Amino acid sequence: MTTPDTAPETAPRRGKATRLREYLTGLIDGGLQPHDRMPTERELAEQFQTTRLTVRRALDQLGHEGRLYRTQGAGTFVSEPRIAKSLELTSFSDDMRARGLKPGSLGTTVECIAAGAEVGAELHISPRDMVVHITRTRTADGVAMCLEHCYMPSAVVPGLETTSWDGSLYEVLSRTYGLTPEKAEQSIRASVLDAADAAALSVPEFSPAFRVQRVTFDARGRRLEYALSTYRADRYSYDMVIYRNPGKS
Amino acid sequence: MTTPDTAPETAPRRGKATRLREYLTGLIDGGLQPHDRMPTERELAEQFQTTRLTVRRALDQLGHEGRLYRTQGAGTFVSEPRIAKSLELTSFSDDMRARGLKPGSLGTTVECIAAGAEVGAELHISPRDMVVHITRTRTADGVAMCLEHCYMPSAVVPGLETTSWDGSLYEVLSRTYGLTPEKAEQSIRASVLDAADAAALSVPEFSPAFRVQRVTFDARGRRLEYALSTYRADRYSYDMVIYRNPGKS
DNA sequence: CAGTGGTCTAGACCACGAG
DNA sequence: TCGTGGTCTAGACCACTGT
Repeated sequence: MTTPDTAPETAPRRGKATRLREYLTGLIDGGLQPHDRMPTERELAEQFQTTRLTVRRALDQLGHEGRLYRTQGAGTFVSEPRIAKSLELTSFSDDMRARGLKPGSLGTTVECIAAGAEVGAELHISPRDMVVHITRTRTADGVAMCLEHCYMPSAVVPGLETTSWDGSLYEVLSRTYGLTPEKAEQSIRASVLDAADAAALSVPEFSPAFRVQRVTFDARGRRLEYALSTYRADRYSYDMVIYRNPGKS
Repeated sequence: MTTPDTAPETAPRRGKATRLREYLTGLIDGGLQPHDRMPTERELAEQFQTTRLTVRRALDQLGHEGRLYRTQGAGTFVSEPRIAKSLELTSFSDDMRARGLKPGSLGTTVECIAAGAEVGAELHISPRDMVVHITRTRTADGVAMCLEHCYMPSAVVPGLETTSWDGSLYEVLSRTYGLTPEKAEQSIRASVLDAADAAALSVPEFSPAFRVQRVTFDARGRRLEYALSTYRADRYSYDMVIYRNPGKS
């Protein structure tokens, strides 16, 4: 009699806060205009048979994503959709789909090599340990957008080099290996393209570009991936919402 | 007997969560090593005569800043300090000081002009409304790092164009006008420098650069500032910690 | 002034990790 | 099994906004 209820819980989702957030995103996406008032916290708590604390957790998350803002004494309001969301960890595929573009890959190569000094240091493994090295040209609606080098410890993804997959690498990680990227440390630099990279991206030599270096971790802090990506800057920008740190020190 | 204690509360700060966070940052900065275990939530709650919920709010913030991480069933641990913190809203001055550099400005100009189409649209005012336009070359240890154009509605900062100030514009906003930037929407693009900008930054023409466009808001959602900044890319990178969005849609 | 969000209390049960 | 963090309940009072 731990979870009797009336029905077999069509989908025994995580928590009430999650369901509440999904309901609220539905409200925002469906019909509500920017600066419209959302229901009050107390109303939502009553409607969903829960407490204000739980409602606040859902609203906090949406606030962090920039979907709504709150003003003490006045209420909770829908944000302008000018900048969709704050910077978050997504796959290239999801990122492109979110922008309404069809993601793809060209010229994928997969090899198993020794990590070497740089990759080994970033992945916290020995330079002699083996890694799977994947290179791809990522495309959006068939247009080359990004050149990607990705390194993953062979010990973490055994046999990946002999697996065939289409689309998102993250989906393979999740389905085949039960690995879920949760966090990444990322460094973005501005640069210009050399002749080879420019040709691969079909833009003139010396065009501006983003160089993105990223180490991806799972929930337990294991290093899953070290990735170096080069984005053509004429088609890419980083849009984000940032907040003042309350610990102003 | 509401706050008896022993001393007159040197500074009657905001909330317990804030004091707790300050205590915890002290713990982390003072002696604790990466991956060391922090006290448990229940211990902290008892030590500080508060509840787990309050402790969790403090820990949540530090988690978001990448200072610590938590593993269910195991405990709370100090993060590796590899990347100091997530992207946050700071002034150029604070940013440079955090990197151990001495911030400064060169060739500051201040004028009062009509907003015009672009600036008016970004600040949500009429193109005919007046704005204060400030241009500066920002320096770190005397080296030019960034060219900055900043526009603020005259109605928000009356008389700013006749005020003399040194150092941080944000400090003037806070002290003279009681305005505190709380949030910003920021777009970062990669570009190359034209001859004039390159000369101002003492780098070769066509050097890579970041173009940063930013609208700053206060806690009540008022638009305070529209800023366009150009950073030399050889001296600047954006380092951040990003997380997977729990609402994976 | 009434109503809003901001903070906090004092418990409870669950899910997960490690011994 | 035990202790950890993750989630939730059912209240309370405060700070601020708008009327």
